[in-house]
Amino acid sequence: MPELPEVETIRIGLAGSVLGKTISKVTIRNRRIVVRPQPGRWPRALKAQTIRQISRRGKFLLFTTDHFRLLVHLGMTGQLTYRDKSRIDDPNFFVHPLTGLQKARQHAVDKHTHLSLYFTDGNAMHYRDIRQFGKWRLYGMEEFKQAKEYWSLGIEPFTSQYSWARFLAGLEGRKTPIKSLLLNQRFVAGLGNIYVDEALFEAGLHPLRLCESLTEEDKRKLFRSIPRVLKRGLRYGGTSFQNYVNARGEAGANQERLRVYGRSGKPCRRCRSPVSRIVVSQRGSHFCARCQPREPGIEGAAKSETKY
DNA sequence: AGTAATCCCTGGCAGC
DNA sequence: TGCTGCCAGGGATTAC
Repeated sequence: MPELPEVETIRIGLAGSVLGKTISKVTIRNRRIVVRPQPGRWPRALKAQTIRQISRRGKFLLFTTDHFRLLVHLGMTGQLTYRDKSRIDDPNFFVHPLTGLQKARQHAVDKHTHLSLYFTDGNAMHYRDIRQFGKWRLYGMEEFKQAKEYWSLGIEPFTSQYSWARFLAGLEGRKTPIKSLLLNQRFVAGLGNIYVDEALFEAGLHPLRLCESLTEEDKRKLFRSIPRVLKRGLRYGGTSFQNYVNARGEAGANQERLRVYGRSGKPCRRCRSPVSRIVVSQRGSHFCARCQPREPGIEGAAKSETKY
């Protein structure tokens, strides 16, 4: 579940290691990951290409080489790490002290390492993705103008695109629950399940509140809470709930600071009443029924077994 | 066009 | 201990 803060943390890490490096070889081990063009065309296209720029838009990473644009989406469990030949590999997988789940760190190619870029200096960048929901796309400079998955993204937080006027315009006429809209990348780019739940908590909004029911003040609170929770995630190096690691294979620390996500049954950090969990848009949704009432002004009592 | 459901995939985990 | 079935979820696709 790499979302904006995690992808940005990876981007910063990679910018410090692969920028300016020249590709000597591309190895695709799992064709499922590659959307376009056909896997067979990648090695010849990228050979001798130098990575000139690494940017991010929403949850996409965009590598610009001399003649190509490489668009990478990490999906649910994608890990993009730099492998420094002078750094000693971790012989054992790191086990997170909180969750007990396995993390990556620097290690050799394994059965989940689906794609690798090798550089002329002997170092490499590996793509590891357990659930294989990630997607890699390679475009020529002109072709990239047709990359609709990129150009259809909504407003980008932390840029001038993220304005009150455009935020309001995105909410206009929507009848869906606010959580569903926030998960839609065509509205605000880069939010995923974790930061949506956190932003809704900060704004005091129940995830099932319909967009059309939001007051001006509700919208204003939400508009402010989104960059706040994203910034906090970025400051703490991202949220490592399951598989996220940065470009060096290290876990983030934001999971310790989450207000509601993954805390169902635990006391709300604001009012101490237990955090609730329901399903909205097929996503586990965590909220405080007291701090985030379903009906404005009424203390909510959402049914935990209700499916939406 | 907007909205909702389905599917992809693996590993952790509860239950037996 | 080993098996089974459920769950996690981003987004493309499909259905309505």
